[in-house]
Amino acid sequence: MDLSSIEIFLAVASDRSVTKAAKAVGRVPSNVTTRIQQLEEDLGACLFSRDGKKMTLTREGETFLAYANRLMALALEARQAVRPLAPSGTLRVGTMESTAASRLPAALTQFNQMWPDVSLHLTMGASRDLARNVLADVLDCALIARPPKTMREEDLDFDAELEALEMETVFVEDLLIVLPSGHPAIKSAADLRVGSLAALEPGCTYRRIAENWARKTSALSTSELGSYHAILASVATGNTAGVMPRSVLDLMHWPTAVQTHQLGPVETLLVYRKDDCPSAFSAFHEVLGATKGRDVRLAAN
Amino acid sequence: MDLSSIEIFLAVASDRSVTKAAKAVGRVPSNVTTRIQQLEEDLGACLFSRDGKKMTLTREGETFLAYANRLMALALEARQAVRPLAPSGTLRVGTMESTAASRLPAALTQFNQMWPDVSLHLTMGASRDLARNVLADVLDCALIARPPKTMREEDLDFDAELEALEMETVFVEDLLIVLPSGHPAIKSAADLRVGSLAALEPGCTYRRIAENWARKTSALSTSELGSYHAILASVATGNTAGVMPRSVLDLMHWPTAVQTHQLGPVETLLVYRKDDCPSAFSAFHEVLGATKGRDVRLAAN
DNA sequence: GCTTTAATTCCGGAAAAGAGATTTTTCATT
DNA sequence: AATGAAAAATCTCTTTTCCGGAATTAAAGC
Repeated sequence: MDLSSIEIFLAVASDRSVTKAAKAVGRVPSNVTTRIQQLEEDLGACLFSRDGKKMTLTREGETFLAYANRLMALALEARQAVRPLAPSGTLRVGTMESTAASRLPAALTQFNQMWPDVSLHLTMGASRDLARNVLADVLDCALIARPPKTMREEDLDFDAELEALEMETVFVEDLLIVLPSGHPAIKSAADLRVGSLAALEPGCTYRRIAENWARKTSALSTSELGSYHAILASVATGNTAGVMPRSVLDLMHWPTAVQTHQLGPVETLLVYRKDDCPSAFSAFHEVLGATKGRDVRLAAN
Repeated sequence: MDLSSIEIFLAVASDRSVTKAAKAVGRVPSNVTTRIQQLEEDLGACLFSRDGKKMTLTREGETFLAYANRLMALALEARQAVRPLAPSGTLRVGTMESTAASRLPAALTQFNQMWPDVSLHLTMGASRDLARNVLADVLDCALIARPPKTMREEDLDFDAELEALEMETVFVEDLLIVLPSGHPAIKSAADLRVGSLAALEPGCTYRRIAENWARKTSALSTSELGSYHAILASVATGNTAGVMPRSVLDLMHWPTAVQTHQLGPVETLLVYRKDDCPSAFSAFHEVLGATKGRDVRLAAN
């Protein structure tokens, strides 16, 4: 039983999918399958029940999940406790709205508890702007969405900027189109019966992915809103379709089960300059890595 | 950072020696050195200070030790929590006096907390008798001393009995001759200025090792005593030399620093029948493995 | 029923772990 | 000091394990 197995287990448990989990932990699905099987054999218990293509935790899996979280937290604490030079000073972190809402709360709480001497400056923004600010040393690091390959080829500037930075996948989001209640299911943008798309600012990668998807088959306008709450409210009026990751939608326990359409997985990257790596950043990096895949689920409980 | 590294770390920390630790965890010294170095590199901190041939924990090493113990305990608990069939019934465990005194308390406490439904029958005895009782199904398992190779060759019966059992090294004891205060240092039994050796019953492996050592150069009688406390008391009178492992001596915070002579390392084996493996035994086995190398030190704190 | 998607199985290459031999350092003894 | 024994570190070689890709199987959606 090593901690990487537990990381993999947590990813599968939270995504209920080996494919997604594999992306989240930067491995290949077959490897995830194998490691889970090894873990189950080692423990002598069945952690997941494979009904169909869903991976649901068994009774034992649920109890192990609690321990897995505690083990990861304890290992993280141990790691931080022996850190030779205690981080201090200021750390300037850029993040997308969505990540700040769904993924960061737990990590930030833990980080703040552990290193109260670091003053953490959080800046929200669109992925493009954030990446530029990291390059320009306005930010120390940022959490941004990686555009899919086809979009990167259309926007070589952004791609070049990313290449100049160190990057690492930390989350994988399911990007959704959220439809008004009562709207029929859709296969493509042509089936949309709304007047516009509701999204954040123009530099937002999610917005651009959605616009790319929409313009193939229809000519929708985009209405720009300031927050995901505003987007959902706008969807509720019945005449717009919202764009947001599933993790954000999950947070906003919306009264009725909403109709959604998947645009596919989008990776969230942690980017930082190749040269500099202050102590506070290493600590943040570590906390982020250890808490990933735990936040949304914990909040849901 | 995987749990096997932590197990190795705990062994080195408690033995303050990579050679001893290597034996305790069933590995080769070069491997232990490497794993410790890897762990230090991974944590980015120096865990041990190598002053000469001693491995002493650094400040960071001490703090990591606390976490290492908690991690092992938590991992053990996780393992037990998902055990499909909760152990119950009776488990008959045989043990040497010395092991019962120095190594078992922590393991038994933990086991009892975890599985209050198992009634644990503890039998003390000499290694030979214990091994026979396991073979005869009077005991489910036993902790016994493995005689050194030369002695095994003189006692083929015992050796054959051991071969018929499953066995596993769980501890490594430093076997000592304890001398009365004021006795000069000795190189061999010829230098002894006492009338007799104080030891336990004839079937005791430690006693036989000491007698073997003594008879090479001198003709000492053995006085048989019922407990290690009695042996130490007898040594205190000035006319006997006691035989006991260092871990036992450490427990009995003896007023004055006593003079000792090393007879060398002796492995403690957990033996059990090859065929049968009841649930309660697996649980005991697991607890024993996870708590090893932690007890004496914890008691000393 | 066919297509798509996801999980698993199988296999070859790569990386890491373990064991033994060798070297270096240290401690004890002369 | 010089010598010898013992222990840790280093090095090299072998073995094992791990990882990624291709093929396979099974389930869900149309």
